[in-house]
Amino acid sequence: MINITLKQLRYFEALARHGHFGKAADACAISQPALSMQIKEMEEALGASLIERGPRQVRLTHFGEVAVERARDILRAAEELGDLARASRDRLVGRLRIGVIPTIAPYLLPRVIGALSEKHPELEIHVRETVTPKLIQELGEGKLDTAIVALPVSEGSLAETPLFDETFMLVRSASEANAPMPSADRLREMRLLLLEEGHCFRDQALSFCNLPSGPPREVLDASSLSTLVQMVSAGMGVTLIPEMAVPVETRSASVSVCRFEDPEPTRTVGMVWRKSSPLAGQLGEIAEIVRTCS
Amino acid sequence: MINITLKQLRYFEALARHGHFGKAADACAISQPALSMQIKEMEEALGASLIERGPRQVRLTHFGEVAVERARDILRAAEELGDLARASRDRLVGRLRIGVIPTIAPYLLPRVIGALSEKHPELEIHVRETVTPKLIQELGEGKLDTAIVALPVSEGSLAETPLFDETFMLVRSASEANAPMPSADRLREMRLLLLEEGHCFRDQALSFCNLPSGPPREVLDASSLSTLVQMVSAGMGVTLIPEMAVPVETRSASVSVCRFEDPEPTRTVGMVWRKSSPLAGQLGEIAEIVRTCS
DNA sequence: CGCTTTGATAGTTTTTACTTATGATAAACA
DNA sequence: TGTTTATCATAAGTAAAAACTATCAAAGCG
Repeated sequence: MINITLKQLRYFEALARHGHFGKAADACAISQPALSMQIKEMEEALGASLIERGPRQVRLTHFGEVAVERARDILRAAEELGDLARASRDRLVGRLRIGVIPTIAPYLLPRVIGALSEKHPELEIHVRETVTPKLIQELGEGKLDTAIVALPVSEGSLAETPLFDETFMLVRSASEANAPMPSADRLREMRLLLLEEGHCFRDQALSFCNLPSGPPREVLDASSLSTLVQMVSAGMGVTLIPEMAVPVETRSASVSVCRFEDPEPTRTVGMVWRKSSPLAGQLGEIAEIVRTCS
Repeated sequence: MINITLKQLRYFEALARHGHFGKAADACAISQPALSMQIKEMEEALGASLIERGPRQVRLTHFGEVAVERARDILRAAEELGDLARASRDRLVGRLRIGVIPTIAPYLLPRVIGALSEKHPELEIHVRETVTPKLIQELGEGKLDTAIVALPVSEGSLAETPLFDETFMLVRSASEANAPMPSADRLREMRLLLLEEGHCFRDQALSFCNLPSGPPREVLDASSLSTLVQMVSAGMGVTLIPEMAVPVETRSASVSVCRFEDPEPTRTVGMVWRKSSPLAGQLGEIAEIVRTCS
């Protein structure tokens, strides 16, 4: 293994450029003997002479000429590494892998991605949409940088910050539009359509109705809010959806949407990331961007 | 200017490869704390974190992943510089710029170049053919690595080694083939054809005849031995040529060649180079090759 | 809970790199 | 031809960097 140093390459490059030990040493802000010695050590390390020490002149050997080009390449590459580092700390650069739960993704992401890529044009955004436990796991494995989920997550290794609260709305068939608002308790007796097992939103809805979560009940479980609304529209029952989903999901369905009375059911949506993540600082900024567009 | 070291790059690369401080340190044959510290210093120098120090695991940051590739590039380039150095010292590599005087070049070079490129196939040979003073000047300016000229040169800064002695032969018209050999003194009264001013061989011939060198005499001056012989063949006079030139130059000319009586006129041909040349060692070897094929 | 693994920290020693002072040599000059 | 000047090498001492050993702290695991 060759044992030269970048410092030696720098000195050598300066020497090649100035053709003069003293001037090169000045340029490197060191004394002339220091430069002489480093050059000599470099020659020893390489086992070949770089310069021809003629009286009154410093001339590169043939190998020296080849070497100085190589040296410049290497120094340039090192500088570029520095540039890269600077770029990576000044702004978010490269890849941001963000996970989002399915009951938020379709409604929030379009705006978030727009805002993010406007602010950080060089940021390459990868989105993963799946249920909270999977997101948390992938976060832990380093496959994701951050995730947007319902809080709390309560993982010691993860940091979390709230983004916004969202209310759950009741969706029932259009014919019931003017019926009185059922209480949480009355909901239990209605045919409540829910998302399939695994979605946190299912548990949150059940919890609001004081129903135990767990094995599927006698109702049909859907895999998306969109499906749920279509099922309601077909008169199969009622359901809850987050407020944010209302504009998108009820646009083309003959359903009525109404707000619960106080206390309204809500959940807090937030962002989580590994406390140890080096992006920690910048993720706070990203959370802020998400907040402003939600 | 970025202030990292190749050592740090090596350590970092090992860390990235092993994903483990202890193992990486072993691989680098240093202690674990030493590696930890160098990595930390590298991160400080770059102003960006390279690894995410999670408990129980070492994971590269996004920047770290980019950086390790860069690091590998840089390390590879440094190794290549070492390879290059090794190649350049084990054998003659690259360019050998050799100067030869015109009265030797055509007769010696074919064999020398053949032998040289057989022994050092990667050697790129450049030949410069001109008169001694020009060769010496270009040698001093570093435009040539070595030159083959008539000794002595007596330049303090140049090393010289004899290659061989060569005898001068008399060339006269074929009709004089059986005439008695003229003495050096008699030559003065004959029509002696010579090379033009500047060729050392001209001076050597004049010196043999005890004639002053200097301004052209009433004779025609030729620019090559070949021309001289053709002039002799045309009956314009006599001339001297080096023994080595005889086979080539008299093959297709109706002239007679004869050897002088003792003391025969001779000159010593040798090789010269800058004492300070880093090729000095190898030039001795080259001189040896030239000797064996002359 | 203790035990083990793993990386960070502290204190010390060794090595490396730099500085100033001086020497040597050849070119430049008178 | 001696003297000066320019230029790089060498030497000796000092400052800085990098290494080691020992120890600590935190996290995973039985």
